[in-house]
Amino acid sequence: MPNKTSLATTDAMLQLDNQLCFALYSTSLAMTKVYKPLLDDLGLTYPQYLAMLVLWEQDGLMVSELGGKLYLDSGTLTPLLKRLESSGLISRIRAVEDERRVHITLTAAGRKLKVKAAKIPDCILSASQCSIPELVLLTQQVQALRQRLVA
Amino acid sequence: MPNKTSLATTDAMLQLDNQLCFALYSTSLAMTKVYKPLLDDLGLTYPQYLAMLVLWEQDGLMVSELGGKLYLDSGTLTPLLKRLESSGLISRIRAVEDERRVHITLTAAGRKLKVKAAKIPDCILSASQCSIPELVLLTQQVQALRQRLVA
DNA sequence: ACAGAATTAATTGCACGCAATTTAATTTCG
DNA sequence: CGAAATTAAATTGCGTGCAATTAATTCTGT
Repeated sequence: MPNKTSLATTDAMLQLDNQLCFALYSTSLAMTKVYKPLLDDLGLTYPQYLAMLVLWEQDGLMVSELGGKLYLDSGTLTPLLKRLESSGLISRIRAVEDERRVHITLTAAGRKLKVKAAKIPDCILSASQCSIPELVLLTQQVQALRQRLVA
Repeated sequence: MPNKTSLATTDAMLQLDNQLCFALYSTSLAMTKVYKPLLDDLGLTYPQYLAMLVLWEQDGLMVSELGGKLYLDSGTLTPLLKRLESSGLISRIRAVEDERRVHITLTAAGRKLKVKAAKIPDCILSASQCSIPELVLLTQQVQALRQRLVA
């Protein structure tokens, strides 16, 4: 039978507020809610915005390359990209040299949307009430954790 | 017309890898994937596990109290709690003194599951490859960010 | 050349999240 | 007291995430 100490330890380990996983989960959802009104103006959801961010950096990626950068698979991306296509922001073009592949290309409207999106990071920065160095450090720490988790 | 510097700044601001939001989002999803095999053993999804964590700390909460702790609303919780109920882990009991309220109470099976769940935090700790003080600090920083975002 | 393995996207099914609305019960206030 | 406002949970509809499967194409080894 466990003694008082191990019971207390178990409880402490299970305490919701102590758990990094819940902190990440709830903060990520809170972040999405901060983005919501800004992205509504662009007609994008948050995952769609992430896909556009990647494409604004590097156009013409395959679905699997996009998925590699976003840590998402085709089951998530295919319907998401179809919605971006029907919004007129991207084209999905099957490669002639390898017809298994689908390349995602920005339309003129998709490229133009980057101008409107350029205002967003500042809004998020001010909502987060953090200094830039603080944000950079926290981002690096969270990214480092991610790398250890996917390994 | 923007000069070279402002263009570079805009690009840097939009760079996916620089964005804390994406770091939180992708790391939270990565964390959920680490939990997956552990939670499969308990027959729980990750959000269901979070709800059980709260109830193991404090039984008999109303739906809205549970939602306050998890930052989730009844639109998410009602179907989730119905699944926990049909799994036999909780009971949903409408309060007699105020029939708008539904109190969530653990069943014997629900309380018993805490014993199996007690192994999980250690598994997550080792998967995260972090020292305890490092985890505690990171958790506090992320929680602090969440508080600023929901304010 | 060609059968089998591997790769890429798409599809299917389930469980979230959440905005918006609805339903039902309680409280407030004139 | 009783109508209006408020509150709590449920419902509806849409867009993810993701495991598992399928379909189509390409590669590989003999």
